[in-house]
Amino acid sequence: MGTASAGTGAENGRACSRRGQGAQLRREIVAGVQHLLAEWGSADKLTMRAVAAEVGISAPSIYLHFADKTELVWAALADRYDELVAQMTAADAAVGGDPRERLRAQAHAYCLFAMSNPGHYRLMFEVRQPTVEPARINGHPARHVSASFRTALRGCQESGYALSLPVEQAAQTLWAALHGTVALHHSLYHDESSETLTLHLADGVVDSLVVGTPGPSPHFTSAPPETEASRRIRDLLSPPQP
Amino acid sequence: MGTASAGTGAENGRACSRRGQGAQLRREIVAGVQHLLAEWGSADKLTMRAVAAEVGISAPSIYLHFADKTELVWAALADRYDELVAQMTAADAAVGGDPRERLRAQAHAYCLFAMSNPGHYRLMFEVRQPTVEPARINGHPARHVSASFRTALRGCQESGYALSLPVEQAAQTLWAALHGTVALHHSLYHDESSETLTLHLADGVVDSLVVGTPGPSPHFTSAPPETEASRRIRDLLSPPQP
DNA sequence: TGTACATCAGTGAACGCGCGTTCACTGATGTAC
DNA sequence: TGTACATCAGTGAACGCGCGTTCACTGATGTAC
Repeated sequence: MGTASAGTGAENGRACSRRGQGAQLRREIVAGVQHLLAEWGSADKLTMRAVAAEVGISAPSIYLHFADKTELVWAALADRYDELVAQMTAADAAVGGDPRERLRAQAHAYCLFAMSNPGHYRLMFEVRQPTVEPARINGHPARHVSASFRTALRGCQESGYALSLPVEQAAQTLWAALHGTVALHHSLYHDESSETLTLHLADGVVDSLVVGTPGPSPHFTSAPPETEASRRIRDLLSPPQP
Repeated sequence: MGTASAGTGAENGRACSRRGQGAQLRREIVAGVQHLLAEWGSADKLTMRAVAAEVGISAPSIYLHFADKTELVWAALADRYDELVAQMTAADAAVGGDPRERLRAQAHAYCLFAMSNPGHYRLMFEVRQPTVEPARINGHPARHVSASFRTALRGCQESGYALSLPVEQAAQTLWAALHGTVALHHSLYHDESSETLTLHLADGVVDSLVVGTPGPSPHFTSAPPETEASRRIRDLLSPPQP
């Protein structure tokens, strides 16, 4: 640390906010993260300095509102889960009528969200161990997504469609398959046509799970054993608790 | 750079190899990468210094054998694709008989490879744009994997099983779904039981694609339009050229 | 109504770390004469 | 058989960079008396 010449207050960047208005900048910082993720489609270059530059403040200012980078990212992600579920619900309602078509609409909405927001999606679902603590996995908001699929699958059953798997397994398989489909899309350079191809694959998943006539009995009928890790997975895949 | 006190030859590390034996160290370096990937299950901490420490040499020595880090990683990955296909083929042969059971064995082998070698698997299939140049995507060895699935699916057809999707689409869906299943496994802490759950999900994918009786016609029958990006995806998914 | 003072909301500089890579060097090995 | 020399296969030190985060600081705002 030098002898003098320290900070000069809000000399270059934004002017200091009014007394109780610190929360305003907090919102702007979160919006900055959203914007960078949307623009870059990746979290690779999402640094504290980049966020600060995007918002037009200095990097240390972020720490006035967030304890560390993890907390900042989590704040930016939190409402995206709700947004995804909202888009799926809206797509379902917009189609109406035939429940298989509604499930298909939900699957499309899921894929479209993932393809339109690759940066967000990867952070939301490609959970790496060091990033997400167990506490956050336990009540992971992704549960609402699988709950939406499960409900739609039940709707298909009630309308006379047959599922090629038991509904629980079908919901898990559907989600995993869509995740894989989308991951394939993310791994390659992409344009409109690869989006079409991805939706085509998603259709295939739906078509192979929901059939017009009762299918043959599935290979496994017994549930796998319940342990700590399977409970964690189930926690991610099962409906949110009341 | 200082005035003197430069290197002291092979003072601490290994002794210099004999005149024509430099290639021996090259092999040891690649083996070191393999070992670190296997031990850590991740490429996050795979640094040049870590590799050097693993092999017992200094970091600059790696550059005598590899131009840069990308080339080193690629050298370590190259033969793993063959290994994966070999394990799938072996599993298929070991089961024999019923072609759906053989396809299931291949799917299990795929998942087991991914779960046993998470570090390798992620580098092999979670292709990030900056890592893999187009030249390497074009002849991507992953094609052999999807080729193996496609052949097995054809075998099911020829034995009287019905596919719930056209064979091309079924192969792509199968791979994408297994990839998603495995990604789910990788995203969480895992133990033996989550391995069981993953294989259970893989069974579900196979069961919903290969049915005992002819299923209903799929939703889409026309192929999606062919463009640059879809060609790239197809290149990754289609059988290797003769 | 004025003034000392606490607090809030920001700042530039820098720390300490790890990374891929480059540099000038060393010492053993083999070869030409 | 001896010796000068080119080459091979390694080394420690350091460069330059970017990162998350900490530090001492500034200046405006509001408040107590």
